[in-house]
Amino acid sequence: MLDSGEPKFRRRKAERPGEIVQAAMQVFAEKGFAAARLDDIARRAGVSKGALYLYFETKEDLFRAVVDQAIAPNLVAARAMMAAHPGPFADLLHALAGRIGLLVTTLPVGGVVKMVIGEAGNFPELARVWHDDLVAHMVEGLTEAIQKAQARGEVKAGDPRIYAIQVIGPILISVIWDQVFVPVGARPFDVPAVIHQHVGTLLAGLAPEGRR
Amino acid sequence: MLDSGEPKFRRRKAERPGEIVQAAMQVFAEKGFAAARLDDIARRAGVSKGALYLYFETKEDLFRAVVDQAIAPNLVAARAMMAAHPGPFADLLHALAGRIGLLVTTLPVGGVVKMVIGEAGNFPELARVWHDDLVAHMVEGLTEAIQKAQARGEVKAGDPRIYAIQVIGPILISVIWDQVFVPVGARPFDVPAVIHQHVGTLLAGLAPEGRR
Amino acid sequence: MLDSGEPKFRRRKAERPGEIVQAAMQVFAEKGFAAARLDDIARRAGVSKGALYLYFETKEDLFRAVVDQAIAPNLVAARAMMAAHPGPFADLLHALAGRIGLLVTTLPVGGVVKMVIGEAGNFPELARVWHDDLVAHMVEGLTEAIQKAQARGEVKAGDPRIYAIQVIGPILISVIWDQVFVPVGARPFDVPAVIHQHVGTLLAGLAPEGRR
Amino acid sequence: MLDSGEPKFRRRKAERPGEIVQAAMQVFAEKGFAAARLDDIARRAGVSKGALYLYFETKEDLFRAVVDQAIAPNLVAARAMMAAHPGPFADLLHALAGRIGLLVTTLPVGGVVKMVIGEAGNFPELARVWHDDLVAHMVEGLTEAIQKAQARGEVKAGDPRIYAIQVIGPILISVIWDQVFVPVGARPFDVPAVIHQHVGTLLAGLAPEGRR
DNA sequence: TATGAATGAGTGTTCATTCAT
DNA sequence: AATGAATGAACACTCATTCAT
Repeated sequence: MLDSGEPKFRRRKAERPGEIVQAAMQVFAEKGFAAARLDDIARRAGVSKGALYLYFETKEDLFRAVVDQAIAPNLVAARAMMAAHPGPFADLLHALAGRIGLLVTTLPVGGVVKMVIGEAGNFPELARVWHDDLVAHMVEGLTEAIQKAQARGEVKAGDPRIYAIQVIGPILISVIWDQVFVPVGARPFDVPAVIHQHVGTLLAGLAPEGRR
Repeated sequence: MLDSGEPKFRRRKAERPGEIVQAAMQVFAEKGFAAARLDDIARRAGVSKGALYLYFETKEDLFRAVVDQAIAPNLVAARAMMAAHPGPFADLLHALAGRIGLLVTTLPVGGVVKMVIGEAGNFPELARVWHDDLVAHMVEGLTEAIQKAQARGEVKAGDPRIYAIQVIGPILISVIWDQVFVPVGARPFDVPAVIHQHVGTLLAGLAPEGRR
Repeated sequence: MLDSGEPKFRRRKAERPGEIVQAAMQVFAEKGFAAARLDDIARRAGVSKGALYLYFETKEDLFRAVVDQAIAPNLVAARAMMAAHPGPFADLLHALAGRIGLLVTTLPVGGVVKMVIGEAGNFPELARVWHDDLVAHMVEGLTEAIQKAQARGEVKAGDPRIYAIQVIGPILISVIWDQVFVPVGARPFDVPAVIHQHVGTLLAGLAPEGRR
Repeated sequence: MLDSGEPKFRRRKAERPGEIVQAAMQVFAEKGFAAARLDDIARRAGVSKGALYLYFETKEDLFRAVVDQAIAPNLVAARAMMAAHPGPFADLLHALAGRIGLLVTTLPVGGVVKMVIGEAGNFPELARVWHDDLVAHMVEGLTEAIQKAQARGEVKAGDPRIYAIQVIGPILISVIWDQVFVPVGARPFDVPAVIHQHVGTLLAGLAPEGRR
């Protein structure tokens, strides 16, 4: 057979792992770890099933890579958030909210969150990585910022760690909602709108008695 | 062989389905649907694998039974919540918070929530049942209550559905947190405490400008 | 609960085995041994599955009983046929044909034949019983009758055993045809008509040259 | 462990399906569909059980493939037989008999016939395929040939379809006999001899009165 | 005697993983 | 580096058989 006209873009090997992880992220986010098929991942990555094993030892290894990669870009946000923010707490919250809004609308946060929640039981180390490398940083950073704001008299008394989760909770839940219930007909939440209204409400609720 | 006194068979037709669903709930909550082994469920229920099939047609059928059963008791709470609550919104929120707190500390809500989130993609009908029979009721009931409170001037302007999710979000997230991150060493959230502080904050934040 | 009006004809235990064998014959004839379900047999016999084991040790045992019972009534015919028949061969063949025709239209011969053919490989003893107790008798009896007829000059030269199978073949095949192909739309054979025409043809074909 | 020199894998994509169908034909013919074990088939084909699923979707699918393949070569014979045969009927019958004799001694017709008869009840579609694609053609072709012979005055009056089955019956039965009863000690039939004697007898029997 | 809930070995099927090419 | 045919262990599910009632 003569050469078919098909242009053979021989992809540089360097790009392969990333493409595979991308494909795997999609499938894992859709199905969870156990229900994900390596066949699907390979097909979506445009490689053979055997090729996966050139880059990853096992399915679990690939899963780990996905989780790690999903953390990486978020780490930047976490770090940025934790950067000591001197200004008034309201400014921090607005800035933070904007950043999270951007994150959530840009990356497939929903799928990954779903995956982490669903597979935490089967992969404790995974939950650990997520917690230690990402979530704990964000919660602690926020907690500390709230503590400082309390010290400055900008936020009323109360457990700052609980305040932190009050900040994050509705946003995460609306993201999860869109993942879980919208596909079966529920009305979606406009996550940026949720963030906006939530920040407004919270700031009012967190203000000390006399300061409003 | 001496008589061990342990009969090989026990006839418990009436109790068996419940026991099996209980065991299945635990395993599904821990592992998710795909990773759950019928062997595990059977062992935990104290029956043989074959016995499962006397009561449930397939693994999926058993899964559905678990989800349905997990909804049932919550439905009462949902209905009760939606019962038109005339009094001031603050009272409703406190009552509701108490009820949810009770629920969360009594039943294995966390595991089930984890399961629903993790398997929504693979079992859309399941997500639908949860949404239609439970979640929608609660969110809508709460939304309407908030609307009425707004009409009465007790809650400031804003999207009442978003307010509703602001109410629920932190509570759910703290429950999920305890499921996902506590097993790997994270500090747990005291859910009742979260609820208490959250209600206080929210009520302050939701109050109209002049009314505080 | 009061006594329901249902008349409880407590069947005498003596009748049970027969009823079970009847039911089993139907199911085995339909499905073959391996594909037959004891559940089906029990249901069709109107007893519980456990009850089968009061009368038969195993499924195979029950199968054997079916085969034996299917042989029993046929044995009479076989014996009768073999009774030395003095008269002209044509008379024997007509008498025999009539008897076979009666048999075939009265008993579920088709199903049983199907069963024996289909399960011969899995149950050699079965094939043996059928052969030794029934088929061999009939074939040999017929063969001998033909030999005698040859000696009397009524049947031309040739292997009498082959002549025997020439007699039986078309009849059996038409019975099998009705079992196998009629259910999927084939035009049935009128077995008595087949027998009648076949006997006529054969007698003509078997006659020695000069005697026609 | 020393190197045994036997490679664990053999890549034989092209040959495999045929080898598997061959092995499956043997096992199905021996055991019937339900009693056949995929393990046996795989072992006999020299592959792993999983490999079967590279080529066939289910056990049933494999069964169908076996039946189809068993039809294929016979179809040629069927077609050939139906080719309008002008000459005297005796010639047709002799030619046909020779062809069938060849068929029967070359291919495992017996096993397949046994299988089709035994599983017809469980696989109606299968019986249909056999009937529509093979058996009906042969019976009809033969029936028509007999009709023409009757029109030419070579065959006496009578139902030609019954004559057709009279032709086929003894041959088939002797083949089945060799499958079913010979393994348990019965004296086999020499199928070609059966065919030869049968054709002779039949031609004599079918001849019109005056023509002999 | 009779039941039918319960068992557990066995079967078809799937899929992560390996390896000859 | 890449393929994909092949493997084999594991799992859902079935069903003949047992046994407490």
